[in-house]
Amino acid sequence: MSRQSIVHCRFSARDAVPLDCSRCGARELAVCASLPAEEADSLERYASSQQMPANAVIVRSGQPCRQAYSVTSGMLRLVRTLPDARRQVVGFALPGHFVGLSEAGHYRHSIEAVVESSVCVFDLDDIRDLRKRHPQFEHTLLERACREIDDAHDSMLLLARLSPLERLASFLLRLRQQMRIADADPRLSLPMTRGDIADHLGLTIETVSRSFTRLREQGVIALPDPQHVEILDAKALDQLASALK
Amino acid sequence: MSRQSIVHCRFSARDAVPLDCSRCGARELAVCASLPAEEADSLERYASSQQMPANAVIVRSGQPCRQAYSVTSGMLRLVRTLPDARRQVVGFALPGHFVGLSEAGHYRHSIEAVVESSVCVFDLDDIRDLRKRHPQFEHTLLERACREIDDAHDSMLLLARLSPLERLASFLLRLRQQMRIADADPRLSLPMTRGDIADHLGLTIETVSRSFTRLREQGVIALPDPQHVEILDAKALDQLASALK
DNA sequence: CGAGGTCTTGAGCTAAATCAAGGTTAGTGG
DNA sequence: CCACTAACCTTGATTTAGCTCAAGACCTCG
Repeated sequence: MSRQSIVHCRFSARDAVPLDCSRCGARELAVCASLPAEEADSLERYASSQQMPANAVIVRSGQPCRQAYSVTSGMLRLVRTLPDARRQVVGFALPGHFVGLSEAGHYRHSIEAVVESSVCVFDLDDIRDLRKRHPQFEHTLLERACREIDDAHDSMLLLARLSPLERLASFLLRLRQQMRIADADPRLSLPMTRGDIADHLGLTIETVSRSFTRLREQGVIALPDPQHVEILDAKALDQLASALK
Repeated sequence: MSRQSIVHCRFSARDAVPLDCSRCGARELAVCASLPAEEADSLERYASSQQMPANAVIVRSGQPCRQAYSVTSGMLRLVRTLPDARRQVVGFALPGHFVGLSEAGHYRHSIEAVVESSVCVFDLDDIRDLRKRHPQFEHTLLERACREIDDAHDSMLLLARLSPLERLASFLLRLRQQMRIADADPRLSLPMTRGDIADHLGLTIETVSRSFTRLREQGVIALPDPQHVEILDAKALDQLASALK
C-alpha cells in the first residue's frame, strides 16, 4: 500500500479556522475576485479555511455534493478510481482553482491533497445564493467552466493519440502554465509522484520513468532529483508537445 | 481520401432561412427553453437556421469564434485533427446540444455534420447580450457546462484505462442516453462511421470492428447491418460498461 | 539501522497497431 | 440499366510499443 493512502480521515469542524481574506495569497486568482469588494469581505461569514497534510482526502468519490473548495495553497489532485484499482487523475488543482462544482448529486471523483495544502470551504447552498445575487460571479464560473472543458478536450486528445514522450512533454509545459512559471525560468518542481503522473497521462509508472530518462538522455531536461526538472532545450520540448498548442 | 471529407465548402448567407421556433423539434431540449417566453419568441430576430448535408464543415478548427450553434436535427461531430492526421472526435452533438461556446478566441475543434443536419446559428455578440440580460440563460449554460465537464472526465477515464470492449460498450450506452432511447427498446442506429467511432474511442478502425464482432459473437448485440445495433444482453453490456456508471 | 516507500532499469510478453486483402454497398457515368 | 469506382467494413497475419514482472538503488522516518 502506498504512502499516499495513509491519511484517510476526514476533517472535523475543529480543523476549520476563521478566514482572513485580506491575507489570502490566492485572492486575485480565486473566484472571490469576481465578487464586489464589500461582498468579498463578508465571505468570511460564508466560508471557512481548512489546512490539511499531504495525501489527505478532502472529498471521497460517491459522497453527496455539499461543499466546494477554492485552493489557497498547495496542490490537490482529482481522482477517479475503479473497483479493480485502475485510476485516473483527472487533473491537478493549484491555488486559485475552484473545485467541487458539479451537476451530478454525488462527487464523481475524490479530491486529495498532493502536498500540505489549504482550501476555502464553501457550502453549495451559499454558492447557489452567491450565484443568484451576483451575475458577475456566475459569469466567472461559466468562464472557468468553459476553460475547463477546453482543457479536458486537450487531455482527451493527449490520452487518445499522443506517444508517451509527447504526453510527458505536454504535461510539463501545461504544469508550468498552471503554476505561472516565467518562460525564462527553466526550473519546475513536481510535487506529485510518478504514479500520479502515470495515472494522469494514462501510462504506467515504468513508462513515465523511462520517458523522463529519455528526455534526460536527449538533453531536453535535467533531473537533479526525481522531484525537480530543469528544462535545457525548450525548443525540443515545445516540438514534442506541439500537438497541444 | 474518405468520402467524409468531400463537403468542404462553408455556407453562405443564402443557406440561412428565417426561424420558426414554434415548429422547432428541439425546443424543449435546447438552451432556448431557459429564456422567458416573450424573449424566446424574439429569438427569431437573433438567430437563423441552417441546414447542411452530411459531412459539411460548419466551423473549421483555428477560425476565430464568432458564432455558436444549437443543434435542431441530425448529428454533429466535434473533431480535433493534428497535422500528421491523428484525429480525436471529442464528442457528438445531438438535437438540443449547444456548441461553439469557448473562452479561447479561436475554435479548438472543427464542427462537422455526421448526417444531414440543421442548427440554429447565434452570433456570439448576441449570446453575450442574452447572457447579460437573462440570468436564467447564463445559469443554464453553466449547468450544461458542468455536465460537459463531467462527461469529459468520463471520456478521460475511458481513454486512459478501459479496454476496447469496455470502451465500445460504454460508448453504445452513452449514445443511447444522449439519444433518449427507452431502456425497453433494444435498437440503436449508428450514423457515424467506424472511423469516427475509432477516433472517438482512441482506437483504430480495425480494433473497433473486431470489438463489434466480439460483442456479436458473445451474443451481447446483433448487427443487422454495420449501422444498426440491437442489444440482446443488456446485462452483459452494462457489466462491460460498469466502469463508467 | 531496518522497514516501507519511491524511482529506475532490464527482460519478456501481449494487446492493439499496422499491413494486407477481400467483400459489400452506394454513387457515377456510359 | 448496368458496369465501374470509391468508400466502407471485416478479417487474417505480422509487428511493435508499452505493459508486466522482477530486481536493485535510494531516501525518509521511526
